[in-house]
Amino acid sequence: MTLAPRPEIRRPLTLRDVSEASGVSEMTVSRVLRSRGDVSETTRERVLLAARTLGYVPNKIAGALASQRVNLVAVIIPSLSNMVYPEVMTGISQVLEDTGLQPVFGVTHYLPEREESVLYEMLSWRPSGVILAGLEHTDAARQMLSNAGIPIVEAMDVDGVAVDSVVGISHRRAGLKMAEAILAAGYSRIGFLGTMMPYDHRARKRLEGLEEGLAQGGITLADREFYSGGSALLKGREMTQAILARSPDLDFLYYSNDMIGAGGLLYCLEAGIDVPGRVGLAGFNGVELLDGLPRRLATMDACRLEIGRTAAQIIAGVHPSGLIGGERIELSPTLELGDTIRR
Amino acid sequence: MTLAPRPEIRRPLTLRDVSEASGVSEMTVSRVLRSRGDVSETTRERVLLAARTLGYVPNKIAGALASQRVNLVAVIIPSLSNMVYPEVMTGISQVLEDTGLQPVFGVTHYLPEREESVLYEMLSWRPSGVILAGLEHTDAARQMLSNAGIPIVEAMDVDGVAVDSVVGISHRRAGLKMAEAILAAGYSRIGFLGTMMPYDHRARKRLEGLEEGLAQGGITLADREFYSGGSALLKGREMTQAILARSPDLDFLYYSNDMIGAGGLLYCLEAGIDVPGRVGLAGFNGVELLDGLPRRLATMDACRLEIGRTAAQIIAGVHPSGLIGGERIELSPTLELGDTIRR
DNA sequence: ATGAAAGCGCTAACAC
DNA sequence: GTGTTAGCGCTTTCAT
Repeated sequence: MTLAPRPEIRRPLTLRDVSEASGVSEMTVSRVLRSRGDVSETTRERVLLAARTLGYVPNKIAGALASQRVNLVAVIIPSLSNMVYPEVMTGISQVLEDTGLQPVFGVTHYLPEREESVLYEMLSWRPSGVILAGLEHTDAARQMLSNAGIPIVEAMDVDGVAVDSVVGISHRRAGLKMAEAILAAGYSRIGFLGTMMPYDHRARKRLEGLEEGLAQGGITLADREFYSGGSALLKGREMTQAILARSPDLDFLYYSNDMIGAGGLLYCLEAGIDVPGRVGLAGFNGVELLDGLPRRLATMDACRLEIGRTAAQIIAGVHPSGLIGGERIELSPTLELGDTIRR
Repeated sequence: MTLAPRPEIRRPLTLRDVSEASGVSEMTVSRVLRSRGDVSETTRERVLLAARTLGYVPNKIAGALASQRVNLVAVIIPSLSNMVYPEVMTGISQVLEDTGLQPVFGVTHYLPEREESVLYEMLSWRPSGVILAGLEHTDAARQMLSNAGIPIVEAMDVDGVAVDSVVGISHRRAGLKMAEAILAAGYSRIGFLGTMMPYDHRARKRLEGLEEGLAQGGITLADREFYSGGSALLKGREMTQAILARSPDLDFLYYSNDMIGAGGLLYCLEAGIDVPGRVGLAGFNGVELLDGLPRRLATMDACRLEIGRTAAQIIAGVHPSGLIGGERIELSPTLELGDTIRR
């Protein structure tokens, strides 16, 4: 460890500094730096030169307070390790890039109270809009959202009541659709494998949809297995081994996400289990990872990128629908049978 | 699509509203809400009640301007899809949580100009510190960093000159160490597989370290293969097939990350190639995913969580070293031979 | 323990 | 095309 001198703490530069250095009024300097209003080319160049040589960085805090405008969009997601949310974030970033708005991300770790506090923290910066995952929030959070006076988009899930706008898929219907595909392929002893997270409402709704769909075929779920923490791929292997040991007559396994599904697939292949003849498999999300697996896991695309893009369009007020609030946009996930469901 | 009425846009509440509702001066209300200074229990409760019933959310913009203090830490990372950075972010969040500081994340997509603009944007919010990845920046970015007058931590890599503090591993040394392990295991025809990204300096340094280490054993790299975009797992398969077709005599493949390494491993296993007898494999990062693979890929832990935690400690001024700036902390990645290097 | 006044650095609105 | 004035909603400082 070296003891290099810490950079000297100078007073940060202000508009006034640029104004004095360039001999132009603060107001005109401000106009140049925001490219707003008419400024002669001469003054403009003088100002920019001064700003650049001084190394001036505008103070958005003061600017935001004065203009009552903040170019920030609060984006609140459950987790970063899920692979699902980074893609939603990418969609949001893509659209906002062209609008002068900037996303700011907060993570809740699937905890409602944490969502509430992150939301509070973010609202206190007076963002131009909020995008958050799901429709389930604490009462206080819901109240903050309704009172915020800015566009709110609840993303990912449409099964429930929205505060303002909502963009997503119906996870219930996704589960139902999967049940139909499973039954159509002739499977009848179905097991479900998922996360233990009580607040993963979307996984829960998929399970409910699945059971509803199976019930329509006169079938009930034969077994289920849950996990928490650790490497999802490894957990997928372990859970699959466990559930098959416990219920050897299962002929289909529905996983709450592709990662554990991939683990299950690898396990079955190694154990010499005939997939999809003896056992069928399906996951959920349509993650890119599946492309590299020995066999294509059946899955359902969660429309992550599209959801992110649409949410951002609504916040930015550039959604093709032209509507400005209270939108409900339901996307349709496509079922990909892959190589793990009998045809 | 329904046409629900958008929530009415009211003037956001201010301290004055709480003051009037509670009959307490703005100043005292402010003190209560920040729990600063002495306030009688009676007034305190009256204020809190009023604030809660109104649903008041403080305006941090005004607060920050007045107090000249912002509890934000700018965190600038290259990518979200890399799996590496989310873990660094987690480490940062863990530590900052206890300090009243809040991370704000920006993504550069490995583009220096984008890093510069994200940095500019973030500095204009006057954060309390900056954490960014790597030591390579544009001149303008470097100047902004030195002029910012706040603690700066460059994370991930220590091979170079830092602006202020630096926390990370030596990727050059990591490559070197891997070369030694490869040679010690008796491999001699080595191939490198990596990303095409010109700005992935850490992968580049690992490659340089590898070549240096091989040179010490009198060996030069036999072949190399690069990719960009797409599913890393799939690319790993494809590249492995391609490089082995082109250079069938290769007996070791060093991958610039675990994801493509995992793809390579899956390919070799399916192709019936004896690993690690006929061909040895190694990746880099020590990602959790490897735990679920059929065989344990050799890798090197990049100390991601620890790097994040340490960086945050420096920014928060709570690092055990007690130093306040200009720190240089080099962590030592551990080599895990797994099952893909001969012993 | 509480309040009054000043001002943080910028921009809206208006003059010139 | 450019300058002046008056705040934005808080917190600092100083009185009481």
